[in-house]
Amino acid sequence: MHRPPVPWSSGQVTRRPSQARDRGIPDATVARLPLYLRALNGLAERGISTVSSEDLAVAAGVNSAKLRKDLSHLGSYGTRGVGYDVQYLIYQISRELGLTQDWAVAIVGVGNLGRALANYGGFVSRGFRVAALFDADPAVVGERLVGMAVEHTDGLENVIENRGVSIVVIATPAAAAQQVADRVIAAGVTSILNFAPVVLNVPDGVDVRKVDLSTELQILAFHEQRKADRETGSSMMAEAMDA
Amino acid sequence: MHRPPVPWSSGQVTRRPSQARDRGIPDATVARLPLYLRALNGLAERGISTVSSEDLAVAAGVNSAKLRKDLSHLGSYGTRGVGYDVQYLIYQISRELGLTQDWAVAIVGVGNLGRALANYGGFVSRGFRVAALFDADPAVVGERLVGMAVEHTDGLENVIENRGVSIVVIATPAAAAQQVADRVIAAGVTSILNFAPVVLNVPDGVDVRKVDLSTELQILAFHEQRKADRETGSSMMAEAMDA
DNA sequence: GTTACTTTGTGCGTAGCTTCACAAAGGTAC
DNA sequence: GTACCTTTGTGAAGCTACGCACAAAGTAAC
Repeated sequence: MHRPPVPWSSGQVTRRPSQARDRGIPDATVARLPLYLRALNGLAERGISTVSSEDLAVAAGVNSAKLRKDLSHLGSYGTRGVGYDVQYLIYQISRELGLTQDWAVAIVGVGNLGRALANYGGFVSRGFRVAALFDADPAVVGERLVGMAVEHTDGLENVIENRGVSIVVIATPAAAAQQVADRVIAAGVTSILNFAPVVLNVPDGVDVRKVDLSTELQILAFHEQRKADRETGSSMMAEAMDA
Repeated sequence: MHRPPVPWSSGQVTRRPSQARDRGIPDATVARLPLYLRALNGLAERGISTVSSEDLAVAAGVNSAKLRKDLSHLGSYGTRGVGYDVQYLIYQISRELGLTQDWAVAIVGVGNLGRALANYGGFVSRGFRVAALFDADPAVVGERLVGMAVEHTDGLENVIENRGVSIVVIATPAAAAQQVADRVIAAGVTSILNFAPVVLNVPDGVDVRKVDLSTELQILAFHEQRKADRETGSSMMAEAMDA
């Protein structure tokens, strides 16, 4: 079953509705830019220097008209009759996404998930740098991970300020997530990636994106059930027609 | 900054566009049902037996009109002047999502992320059961995790069939993901939750949802950059007006 | 039974996203 | 320079989703 990417499904951003979009680039487009960037990097690795919207769209798994409209929001970077220069487009999308500068990321909660995140290579690859690891458990504090000692959450505010952390990843148990969010926001952080299964309450001006495993599974279960229902339904109809 | 949940951001589902929706329930609604379910469970734990759309909407972080419209797609389960019965609504949403039956889930790839997923309690809580763990690395095969031995991916097809696995979680490196997807689909699986940073190519009838850490970070970086730009812009304007 | 109050369910206007289809623009060959 | 080919960028139409605002429907009090 193929469906167009659905922007608000699992990774969600909340925003004051009045403030419609960012620099005129629709949210739906922004959400797809990372996808294009990854596809372009794949092409670049294979030594391809130019790509048509059609080919890039296939690589990214989207409709080519949508791709062209998305890219047109960044500017007119294609050449008619030819396509897009891969390297140039990589640069333009990176710049638009803010990946030409380094973002210091802190991970709060070094359980199984926090460890996985810290070790995730592609995550630190370009544009992002793990600048701090925090945990509330004294047994974990001091442990070294990706060349960095886990620090106690007591020092959260200080470290965030001193190391210029601008994005915080919350990988704590659900019960601790809101408190962590409150503290990092008070320390000046305005971008949070939340893995804890809770709805975070944050003031205007703070972006929260949520990644939620059980939500994803439940959505899959819904569709799976529907497929099963449909089959049962069809066979019942077949039987009815037999009778 | 608050914005309405954006369906296609990170957790994405692809579907054949022609087949518009499932049983008349819009995708956007389906994506929010797990959210409502979690909020309702929280209320139930606190002993609350009845809730108004307004209160539930606050708990779930959505607009109350949207909540009512979402619930109206399931049926007329509220009582005017009173609200919704918490337990009854939990049951109805669970049923709609297919959580009244148990789904056997297999996790492929027992690296850091796979371990985190296997250990994630809420994940297995209701409706889902980890039925198998696979890895291609002989050093990992045989290791016990959540009371279950990691098996070699050689046995993928057999195990999936024998244990009735219907949902597969792919937590392998990017390079292996497509191959794993091909094999489990050939074995009859039609629901995949993909954590590998690649666009999976799947036939019609197969649902893929994607969770992508770097995509989420990049979207946050975009907004973070915009906030920074805006501040610079304002101060520049202030200076210009001073001059 | 009647009145007043509360809360659901939904019609409707609006906004945003997607897709089609094509004109405009650049490249190539001669 | 001209004719032809390819591919972009976008106007316009259709579709989906959101949120207001209100009628319908239930409760509660007397």
